[in-house]
Amino acid sequence: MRSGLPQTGDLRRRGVTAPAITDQAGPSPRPVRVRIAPSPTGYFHVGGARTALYNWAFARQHGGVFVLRIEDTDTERNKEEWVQGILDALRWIGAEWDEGPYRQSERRALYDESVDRLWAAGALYACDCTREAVLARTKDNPTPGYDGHCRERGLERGPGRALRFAVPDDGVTVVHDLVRGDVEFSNSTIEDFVIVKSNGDPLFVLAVVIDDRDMAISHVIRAEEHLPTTPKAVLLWGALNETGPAVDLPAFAHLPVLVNAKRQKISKRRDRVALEDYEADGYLPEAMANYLSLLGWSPPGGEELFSLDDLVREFRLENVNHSPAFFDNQKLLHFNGLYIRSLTPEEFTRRARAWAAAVHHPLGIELYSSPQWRELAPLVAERVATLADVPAYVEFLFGDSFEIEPASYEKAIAKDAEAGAILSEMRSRLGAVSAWAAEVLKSELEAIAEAHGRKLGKTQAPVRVATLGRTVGLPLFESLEVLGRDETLRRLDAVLAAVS
RNA sequence: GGCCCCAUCGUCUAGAGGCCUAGGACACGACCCUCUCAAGGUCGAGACACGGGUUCGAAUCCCGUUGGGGCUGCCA
Repeated sequence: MRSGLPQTGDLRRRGVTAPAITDQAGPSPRPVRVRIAPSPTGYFHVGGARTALYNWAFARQHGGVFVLRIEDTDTERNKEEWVQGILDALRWIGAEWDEGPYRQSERRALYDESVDRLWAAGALYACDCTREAVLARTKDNPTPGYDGHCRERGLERGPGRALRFAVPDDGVTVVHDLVRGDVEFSNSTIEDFVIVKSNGDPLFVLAVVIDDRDMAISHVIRAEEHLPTTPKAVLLWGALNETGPAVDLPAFAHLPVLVNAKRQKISKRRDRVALEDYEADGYLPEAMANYLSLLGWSPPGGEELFSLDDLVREFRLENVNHSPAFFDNQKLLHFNGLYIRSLTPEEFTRRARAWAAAVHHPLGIELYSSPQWRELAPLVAERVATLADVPAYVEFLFGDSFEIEPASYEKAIAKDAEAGAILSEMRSRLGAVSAWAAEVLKSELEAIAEAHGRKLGKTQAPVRVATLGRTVGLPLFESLEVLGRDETLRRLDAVLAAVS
């Protein structure tokens, strides 16, 4: 067994200096405050989890604060159950927040107040264009998007009228990105975007900017899909600074997105990527966190297995990759197996038990406190990739539910001309054996194998299938030792009766 | 279409102009170990998208092409 797998904290260093975050964040050092801002419109997925992990690690590394903010401005699509799912997922993966959860739906007054200020300063204008009308006007336009139709119409604010931000006609807005460097956007390519819906509700762009200002967010670390809307936020931020208290713009860091096998951005409805599904499928949160952290970043020492403590110590935004990463379940599975094997027998038992209880497996959780389990646990851990695999390995211990897999029976007993003889000899030898111990059982079968001129591997197959039910599984003799003499003989007899 | 981002083995990545005959991990193949299956060990196959520059020297810097992705909503 690999020693101390998840505990190893001794990643090889490569002369990494302390992160100079103040250089990028602005002229004066400011307390690190990061946030994750999920919207409760579906399951919390692995991409969100990785973003959370990086934010969390960054905050920890700098002695900062990790804020959780629920972006529920879209009242049509939000569901309360999703909020709970987000909280559970963050706790499970180990990225626990320090502040919040705040909800944008409870901060409406703040947005309204800022909108009033922007309106009074002339930064906004009212617009009553329908989407259809805009589309009709701009369909031949080389730069589609809103055409500024209402900009000079001098419409008053009111029901049925959205509020748009008047983007400067020329100039360039640059986004300083810690991962990608400076990204420039010509203002002429940015449309006059809506910040308040015609029903008066604030939109995401507005709420995000106001909240980030209000919460003194120092670093915005989020998925790359947000990069194209960032110049809008920067522009809005500037206007807010002019009409009210000046707040430093946060530093931005846009992480590469996670993609599926078709290299499309992972989506909640298209891909099965909900964090809670992985939990239910028997993945360990520490394995998941480790694997996820490796998607888009790697530690300087190159060691792939590391703990969250290591992540906190080694993580650097500057070392985050630029290109999308495919979520490879095969590798996750491998990591999960490694982590399972690194668990102490007690801890493995605790996890396996909790998992079995959580899914209401028919085996019943009392198995996990039995002496039989204690014997077999290390042998099981060596063979499983997820905790969900555990029950199948110990099913044979349950007399009630014991049954022989047809395919295994066919292969190892029905098609083996000597199977009947081997089983019968084994039955009589085991009936007479003095001590019921794995070593003894093994030597009995070895004697039979020799008599038949067969290899032990081939000779054990019929016995295995008759007593354990399948051609594959835990080591035979250890299993029989735990099964006990009575039950072993009973099963041999049952098969013998059927063969003759 | 427009804007933006990206480009090293099948996949995740190392690579900061000479340390590269391009390293590691997953997956794959072979072998060893072995009572099955695993686990573990050894070995192997496998990549710098293409074309131009810059340079004594380019996976690394610049430009272009191609390809992929994201955004383009009164969603987030």
